[in-house]
Amino acid sequence: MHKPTTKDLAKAAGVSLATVDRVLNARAGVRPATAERVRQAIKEINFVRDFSAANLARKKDYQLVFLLPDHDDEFIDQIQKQIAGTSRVLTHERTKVSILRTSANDPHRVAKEIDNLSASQIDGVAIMAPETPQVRDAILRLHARGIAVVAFVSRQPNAKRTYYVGINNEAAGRTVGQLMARFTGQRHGTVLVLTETMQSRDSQERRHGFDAITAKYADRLTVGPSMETYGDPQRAEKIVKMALQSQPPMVGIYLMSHDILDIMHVIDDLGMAQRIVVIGHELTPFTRARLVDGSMDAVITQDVGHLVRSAIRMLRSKITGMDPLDSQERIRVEIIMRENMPEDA
Amino acid sequence: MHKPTTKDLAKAAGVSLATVDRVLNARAGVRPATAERVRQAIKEINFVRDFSAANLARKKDYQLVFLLPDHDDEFIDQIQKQIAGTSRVLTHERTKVSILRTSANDPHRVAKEIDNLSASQIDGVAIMAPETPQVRDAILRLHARGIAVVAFVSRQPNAKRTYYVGINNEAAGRTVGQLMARFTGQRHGTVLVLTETMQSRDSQERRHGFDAITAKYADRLTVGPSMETYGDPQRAEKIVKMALQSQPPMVGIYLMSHDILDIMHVIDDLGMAQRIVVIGHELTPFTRARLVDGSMDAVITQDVGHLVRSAIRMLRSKITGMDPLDSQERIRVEIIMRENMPEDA
DNA sequence: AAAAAAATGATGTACGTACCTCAGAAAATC
DNA sequence: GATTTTCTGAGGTACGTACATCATTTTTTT
Repeated sequence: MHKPTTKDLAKAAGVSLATVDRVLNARAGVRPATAERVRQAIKEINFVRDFSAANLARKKDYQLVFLLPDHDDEFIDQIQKQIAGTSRVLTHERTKVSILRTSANDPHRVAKEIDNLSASQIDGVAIMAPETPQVRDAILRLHARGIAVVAFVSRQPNAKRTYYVGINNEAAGRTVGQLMARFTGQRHGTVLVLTETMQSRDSQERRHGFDAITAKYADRLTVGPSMETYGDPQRAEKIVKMALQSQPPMVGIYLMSHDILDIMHVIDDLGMAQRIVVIGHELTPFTRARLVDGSMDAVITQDVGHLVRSAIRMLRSKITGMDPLDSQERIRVEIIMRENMPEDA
Repeated sequence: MHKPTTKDLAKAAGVSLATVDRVLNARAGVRPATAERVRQAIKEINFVRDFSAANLARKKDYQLVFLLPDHDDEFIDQIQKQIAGTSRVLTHERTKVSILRTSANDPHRVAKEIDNLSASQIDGVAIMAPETPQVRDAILRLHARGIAVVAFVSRQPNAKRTYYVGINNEAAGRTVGQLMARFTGQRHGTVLVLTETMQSRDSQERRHGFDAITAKYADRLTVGPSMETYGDPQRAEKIVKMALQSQPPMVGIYLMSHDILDIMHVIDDLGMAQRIVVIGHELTPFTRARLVDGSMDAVITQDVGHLVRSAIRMLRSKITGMDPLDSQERIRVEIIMRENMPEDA
């Protein structure tokens, strides 16, 4: 009636504990037929390895690494804080997490950094980096070395078998599109889409989703092309100022990447008076303040804490070979307005 | 450099392992001064008990119970499914969860059921029941017996020291209010608020939040009193039909409790043609279908999986005395539209 | 059939903690 | 100061698994 142990398993399979151990830990020296018998017995008695006991015996700590861009913004900041906050709990689970920053825009450096990782005693890596051939190959090398990898926040669709922890960006774009259409009421006008760069796949996916919805409202909403700031505040300012004078008048702005929020001050002067609907991404201290004062109307976000924990869980389950509770790992596209803003920092 | 163990702790405190054990497990027979020295050492060397090892040694399973109303609806159904789904993972964590259904509307029966629990070998209970004096007292009796308790989905603000796992219902109401105002564009008209009963604190809180926002739009939105269905479909139908003929015309409906969704068919006939904005609570197969076909515009929900896991984590941490990672336990007020609907069932 | 090789069993130690018993030390009581 | 009581220490076993060693059995090769 109790939970079956290795002993029960040995008895059920008609072998010794040593053999059970050999099969469970994929050690050499066991005939295929015998191994099969054990595997059969595992199913029959519904044996599940006690991982806490296993880890205890192994006296091993899992070494995980988050590879983050060295570009500093509030979102990355939140991720770092969450990782730090989570590590307290992880002590109980024999997991150590460290953070590595690297230049986001230099694929070769990122790839090199990843290669360095495989040299050290690392068990798993969460990589947040734009998708490039260099990065993709480096990830595949990690796989080859048996190091667990997940793509973090940025998808890596071309690196096969690399699980993605993050939101569905197309759905996020669709959601913004729908909110934009709804929040502008029945008004007619143009919508400005602003992003740091359209190079990234994330931006493209968001834009794609956004267009799919706004197209249905083409009779009253004119959506312009994605304007790129390239991280240049002056350029950004110029774009916004020009757009504010468009005809028909501007009714909405979609800030598609989280790292361009600093242009908000340009909008402030005119925007609030004109009731321009402003929607952006990621809930940060900055966007929180904007939601509260009404200069932004909604924020589409992903729960950073959940993001971090999910990445860690996925890595751990890849390492231990245990399959995760996938319903817990789905990252939701969250809509945050002033009214449903979570309380904490 | 490694994680300190009880042995290290003993050395640091200048006592034996046995004494350390006595202090850690609150066993009798240790002088206050000595105990204090140990506690001091715990802080100094930053000792944290290895709970997996501890649980292993204890060879104990935590017995948890969810007390749910026996009223059958999709929301309760989802909760049950999540509990079942979670239990697989819990096996690894020495936790067993069972479900107990009880009449929701009979406070005495609920209280009696709770009292029965304290008799059996139960370590923690998550209670979903309307707040009544009987239930409150029964909860306090659980506390007295050292059984961990959390209020689940329904708050129990008068049962002291009872942690609440669920959303902030006032914030939920505010969110609906804001969405209602936004989604109705600049249109003028009445808004119908429909609920099963206003008896429950949840309904009152939601209504309160809803009014706080819609009051700002009083120039164009006329919000009627909360209409109660008392679970009677015919009564519900009559209410809705009457409301649909109101002057000024109806522009929105707020379905305030999740258990009244069956009246949607009444709205269907007229609602969609009149572009009535319909907002309700809880994402279920039913509301999913409504969001997809457009007969509902938004759903305010709480992640049921998260709800269940959070309740379990809170109970476990109360039992073991370990404090939880509270940022993980905050239940968000989620806005779901067709565009950001999570994929799974 | 004998020898070599491969597979399996038996047994022990370890991980970090819980829990038990018994002996000895320290404190409180008389 | 002697006695009782209360603390403390020393040591062991257990939990479920990992990992190592060595003896023994079974299979394969010659």
